[in-house]
Amino acid sequence: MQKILDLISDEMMKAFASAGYDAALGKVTTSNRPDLCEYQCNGAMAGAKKYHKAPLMIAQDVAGQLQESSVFTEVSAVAPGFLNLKVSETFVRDYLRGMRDSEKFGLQMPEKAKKIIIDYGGPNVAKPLHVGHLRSGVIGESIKRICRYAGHDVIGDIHLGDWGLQMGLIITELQKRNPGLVYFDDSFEGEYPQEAPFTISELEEIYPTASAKSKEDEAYKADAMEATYKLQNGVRGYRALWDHIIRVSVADLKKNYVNLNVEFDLWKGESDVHDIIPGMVEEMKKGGYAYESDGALVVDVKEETDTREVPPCMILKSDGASLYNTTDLATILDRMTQYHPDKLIYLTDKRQELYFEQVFRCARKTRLVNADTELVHIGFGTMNGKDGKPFKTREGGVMRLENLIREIDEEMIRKIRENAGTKGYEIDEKEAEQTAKVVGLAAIKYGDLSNQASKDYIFDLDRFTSFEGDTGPYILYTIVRIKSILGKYVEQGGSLTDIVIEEAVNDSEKSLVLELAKFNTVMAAAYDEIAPHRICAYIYDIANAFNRFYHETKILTEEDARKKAGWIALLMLTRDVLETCIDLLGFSAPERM
RNA sequence: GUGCGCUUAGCUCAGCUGGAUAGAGCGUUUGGCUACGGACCAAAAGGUCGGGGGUUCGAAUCCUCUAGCGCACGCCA
Repeated sequence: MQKILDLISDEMMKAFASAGYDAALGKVTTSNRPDLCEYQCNGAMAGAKKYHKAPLMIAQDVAGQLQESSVFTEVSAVAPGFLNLKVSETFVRDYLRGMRDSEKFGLQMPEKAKKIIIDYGGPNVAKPLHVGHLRSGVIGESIKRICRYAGHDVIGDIHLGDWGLQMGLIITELQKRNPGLVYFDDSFEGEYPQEAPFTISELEEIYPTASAKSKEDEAYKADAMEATYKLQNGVRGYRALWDHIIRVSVADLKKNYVNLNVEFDLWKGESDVHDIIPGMVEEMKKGGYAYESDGALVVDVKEETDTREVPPCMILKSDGASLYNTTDLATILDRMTQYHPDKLIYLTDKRQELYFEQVFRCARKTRLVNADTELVHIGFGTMNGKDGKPFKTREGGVMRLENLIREIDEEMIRKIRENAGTKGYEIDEKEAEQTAKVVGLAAIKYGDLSNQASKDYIFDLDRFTSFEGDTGPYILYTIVRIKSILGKYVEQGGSLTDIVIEEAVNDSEKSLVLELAKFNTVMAAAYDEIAPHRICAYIYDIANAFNRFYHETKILTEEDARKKAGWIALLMLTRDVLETCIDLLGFSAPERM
C-alpha cells in the first residue's frame, strides 16, 4: 500500500498541476496545528516567488480545484498561504481497512531485498557483560528486527573479542595457579578432558587479576605475550584451553542475552579470521596500498576534502602482530566472500567514530568491498547515571548487566504487589514474577530506545519503571487494557471475525485512526534513518490517542451492534499495530499486569 | 592544538526535507471514579530554543562568529 501521505499528496499535486502550477509543490505533511486541520500543504508559499503571485492566491486557485475531491472534506486557503486539509471519513476508513487486510499493514516491500550484516561490536569473552554492553545489544536487536520487517535479509553477528592478549593473560594466570594441568604438558598426546578446569565466575575473576598483574610485572606480561603467540600458532594444549574458555564464556553470554531477548545468528569472533590475515596483508602490500611507517604497516586513508588530520589506518603493529584494525578488516573480507552483503552496520560506542571512518576508507581503498557496498557505523552514546556521569554501582564500580536487570525486576515485582495490595486482589507469585520480567524488560528497552541512539542518556530506574508517562510499562498497560476489553467482548458472545472498521464518529476516534494510518510512513523512516526511537514516539502517540478515545467512548455497552463491532475492529488493529511495534523494539506484552 | 558532537520548560527528552501559537512526560496546581482496568483522562502554570550576527516572505532547524560541556586524534579495543 502507498503511504497515506503519498495518496493525499498525489491528490494535492494533481490540483496544483491542473491549476497551472508545478505539481511538486503539492507535497502534504501532517498538520502542526491539529486544532485547525489534519494535514497541511505549504507549497503555495514556496511557489510564490516562482510565479510572482501572492501565496494566498495560489492557495485559493488550488483549493478551487479540490472542491469535488473525494479525499478531502475540507480544503481552506489561509493566510499567508497555507492549505489546511481535512480528509473524509470514508477515505481513512478505507485506508484502515486496507491496512488491516494487508501483510505488514501494507508496508511496501523493496523490489530486491538487501543482504545486511549487523556487527554488535563484540563483547570480550571471559569478561562479564556490564551495562556498556546493554546498548549495543538492545539497539542492535531492534535495528535487526526493523531491517527484517522492512523486507531485508539480515544477519546479526555478535563478533566476539576472543583472540587478543587477553586470552594469553588468562592462560598465563591459569598456569601460575595450576601448573600441573595437562594443557601445559608439552609431551601430553592424549585426549584433553571434556570438562573445563574452571567455572565462569572463576574466569571472570581471573582476567582482571591477570590484567592487573601484567601492568606491574614485566616478566608476567612477557609470559602472557608468549602464551598469546603460542595460542595463535596452534599449540595444542593452549588451543584446547582456549576452547574451554570460549565454551564457558559463550554459554554464559547466551544466558545473559536470552534474558535480554537478544539473539545472534552468528557467534563469530576475531579468532575466526586469524587464518586469512596473512593473505589479506600480502594483497594490501602487493596492491601498493600498505607501506611501512615507524616500523608499522599502514594504509593512508587521507582524502582531499578532509578538514582535519586523518591518521593512516594501521594494519600491523611494529612487532608484526595484528590488532583491532587487522581483525576488523579481515572480518570485512570474510563477510564479503561468504555472504556478499550489500550493507554492513556496526554498532559501537560513538567514541570509535574516527576509527571506523579509517577502517571503512581502508576497506574501500584496498577494494575489500565493492564500490556500492554500504558501510555504516552507528555510534551510540553513553548510559549515564542520574548525576550525568557514566553509570556506576552505588559503590562506584562497574555495574554488571545481570545485576541491573535484577534490580529492575525487583522494582517491577514490588510495584505489581503494591498494586495488587491497593486494589485488594490476590496475585499468583509465579505469574507476578513472570510479568515483572516482561514488564521490566520493556522498561529497560523502551527507556533506552526512546532516546536517539547517538546521544548519551540518563538511566533513571524510577522513571523507566513508572507506569505513567512516556515509558515502556505505559505502552504495555495500554495493550493489556485493549486485550481486556476484547476478552470481555468475546465473553459477552461477540465475535472477533467478520467485523469491519467503520467511519469514525468523534474527534478522538478520528485522531486514533489518523495515528494508525501513519504506520508505513513511520516504519519507512525508522528503517531509512536506522532509528528505533521513531517507533517509540509513534506508539506513544497511539497509546495516548487510544486512551483518549477509550475515555470518551463506552464500547461494550454500545447498543448499535454495527458501531460496536466497528470499534472492536479498530481496537484489534490498534492492538496489532502496537504489538508489532514493540516486537520490533524487542519486547512483548503480557496478558495481564 | 586540530576536528567532531551536544546545549530546547525546574528535571528527562521530542521537534519529520526551514512554516502558523516551539511539543511531550515527570514534578507543581486544579477538576473528573455508580466506569469496558483511575497504572487513566481533562485543564492550568512554566520557554529571549546557550549567546551575537547573517540568509529567507518565514529559522530551534541553514551559514558564520562565540561561550560552556563531552569526546576523538598510529602501534588499546
